Amino acid sequence: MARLVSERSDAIMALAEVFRTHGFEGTTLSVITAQTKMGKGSLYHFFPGGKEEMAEAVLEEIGGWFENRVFKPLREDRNADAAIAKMFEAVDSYFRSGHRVCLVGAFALGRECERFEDQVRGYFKTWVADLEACLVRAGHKHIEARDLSEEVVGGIQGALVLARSLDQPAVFSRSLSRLKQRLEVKR
Amino acid sequence: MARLVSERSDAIMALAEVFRTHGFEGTTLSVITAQTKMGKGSLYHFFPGGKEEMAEAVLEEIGGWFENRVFKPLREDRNADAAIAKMFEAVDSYFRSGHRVCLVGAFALGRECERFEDQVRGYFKTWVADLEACLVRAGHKHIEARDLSEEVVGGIQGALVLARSLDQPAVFSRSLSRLKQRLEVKR
DNA sequence: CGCCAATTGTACTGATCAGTACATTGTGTA
DNA sequence: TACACAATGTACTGATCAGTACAATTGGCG
Repeated sequence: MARLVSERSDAIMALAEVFRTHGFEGTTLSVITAQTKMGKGSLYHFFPGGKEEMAEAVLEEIGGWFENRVFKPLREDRNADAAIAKMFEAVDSYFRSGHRVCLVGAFALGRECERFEDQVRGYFKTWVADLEACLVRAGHKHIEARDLSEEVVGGIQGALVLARSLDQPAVFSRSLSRLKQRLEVKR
Repeated sequence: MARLVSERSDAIMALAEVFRTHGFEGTTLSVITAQTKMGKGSLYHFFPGGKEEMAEAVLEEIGGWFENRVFKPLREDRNADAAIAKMFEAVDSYFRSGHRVCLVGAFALGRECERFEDQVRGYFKTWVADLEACLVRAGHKHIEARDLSEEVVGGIQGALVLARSLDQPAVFSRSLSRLKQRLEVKR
């Protein structure tokens, strides 16, 4: 049944929003059923492993999205500048210009960082490495490229923290353009 | 009794470590009693308001530490450069060169941001504002100072996320020196 | 229609949660 | 020593937790 796949992936999108809002520990089964309108029956049918499997599926979904929209372009695009521009666009749209928070970043700060170590570490490791390689292709020196990629990936995460805490999404947008500019200027 | 105050403040230090490790939702009473060696009797004696009051006390303690060691110097030190140097030193020592995470930042990304809105927002708002004012005193233009202060405070938070997720404290140290240098160069 | 498997609602389970009550212990002071 | 009160351990409470079992329902296909 094709329907199964599509409904499960719908569920993952809804679950992602719940986890983003409540964190892993804060996401109780009753919160999930309330917010996704899915009963326990459906949830455990699609995710027999329970909450843990749900979170894993969500992280996988997020990883896949970034792989397609950010990491792969950074690795494969002929035009490095275009790939970087694409990255900033994708990031801005994914985080809704600062209205949305990064689940992987939130997991990184908590105990979830151990439970989902591979996925959390993989996400950031890939991002930094692919951006670094792209910057090298764009003409940066290696050490400079490493520093810049850490600065940008970290800068994005920090901007999300700041924008959320101050309730000023504009802080995120400003940071993003600053980081963008930084990659252009430094060369 | 003077002893009361001192024991309560000891408890706050221990609690801070627990909340940093497990997050707010993940910090159950049983985790607290296990990690702090304090029984429920003591905990509810010092914090009749329960977990919420404990977290508030911890946030207050953190806020006080940063007020004394970071914010006040930024506001009051005659020598702006010295105040900024002091800030970086304090930050590096507080976050144990990237081995420790920022509880306020973690709260900012989760639902705790609403529950402890005042303390979380106050922390970041004060930090950015005081750093900005200090940068103006150091000779920066106003808009430039605002951008730089957001960049630095956000950059620190992002560096913590990155360092933690990659399990590479060195990432934090590198970021810190980069940010430090940035405040010197730009002028 | 009628069958079968996918899907879902619901009523359970035992464990654990935050918080309370209260008796017991420790300690400074008179 | 004796008293008063701070500090603490322990045994409860009802609520909620994740997860299970299973019967009822659905929807596609012959």
